[in-house]
Amino acid sequence: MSGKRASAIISPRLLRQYVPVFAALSDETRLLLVTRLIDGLPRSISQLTEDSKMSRQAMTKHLHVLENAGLVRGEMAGRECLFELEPRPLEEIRDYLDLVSKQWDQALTRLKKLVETEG
Amino acid sequence: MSGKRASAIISPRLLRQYVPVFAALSDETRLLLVTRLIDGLPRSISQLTEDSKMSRQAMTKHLHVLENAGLVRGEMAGRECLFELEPRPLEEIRDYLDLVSKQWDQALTRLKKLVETEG
DNA sequence: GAAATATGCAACTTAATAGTTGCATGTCCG
DNA sequence: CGGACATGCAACTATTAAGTTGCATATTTC
Repeated sequence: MSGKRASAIISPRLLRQYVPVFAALSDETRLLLVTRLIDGLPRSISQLTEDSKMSRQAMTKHLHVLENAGLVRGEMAGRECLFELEPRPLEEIRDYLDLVSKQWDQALTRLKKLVETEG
Repeated sequence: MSGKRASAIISPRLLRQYVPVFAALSDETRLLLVTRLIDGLPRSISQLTEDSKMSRQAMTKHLHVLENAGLVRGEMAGRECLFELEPRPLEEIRDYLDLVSKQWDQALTRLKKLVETEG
C-alpha cells in the first residue's frame, strides 16, 4: 500500500495529436469562433464574418484551421456553408490537461513525503 | 423552474489571456518539455537538451516561450539555469475547456427540448 | 434570365516562428 | 590561474501564418 504511482505516461504519439488542436486555439479570432458556436447552432461564413472587422476570406481561413483540427465541421447547404462546433478534440485536450494537473499534484505529494522522510 | 440557462459568458478579455498559453502548447517539443517537467524536479537547460536532437539555443528559445506564457519558471543556480513547471496556466485553460464542454452539453439538451416541444 | 448573395480559388505581402551558427561571459574544479 | 562547462546574446535563413485583393462560380430571388 505504498501509494499508487498512477503516473500514466503520456505517449509522444498521443501528444503529437494534440499539437494542431492547441495551434487552432492559439488565436483570438478562433477562440471567439469557438465560444460563439458553443450554442450548437450552425452558422454560415457570412454570418460569422458579419460583426467582425475581418474579411470573409480571412474568416474562411480561420474556419479551415479549426476544421483541420477537427474542432468544427462545415457542411454546404444550398449556397451557404454552415459550420458547427465539434467538441471531441476540446474534450481530449481538456482530459490531457487534467491528467497533467493530477500528475503534478501527485508529484508534489511525493516530493513532500520524500523531504519529510529525509529530514 | 424552466431550466437554468447558466451559460456563464466567457469574456473576450479573459479569452485573450489564454492565447499565449495555447500558443506555447502548440508545439511538440514544448509539450514534451511540459510532460517531462511534470515530476516537479527542476532541470537545467543542458539536461533538457541532452536527449534531444536540437541545439541548446533552440531549446532555450522554447523554454523562453513557455516562460513567457507562465508555464515554467527558470532560476539561475550557479552557472546553470534550472527550470520547473508552473501549473497555474494549465489549470486555467483546463477550466476554460471544461466550461466550454459543459455549455455545449447544456446547449444540446436545450436544443433537444426545443425540438420535442415543436415536434 | 438578371441581379444579388455566398462561396471558392489563387497570388501576393507582411510578419512571426523555428532553427542555425558564432562569439562572449560567467562559474566551477583541479 | 587555466580549462571545461553552462549559459546569454546577436545575426542570419527558411518556413509558416495571417491577412489582403481580385476574379470565377454557384444559388437564390424576383
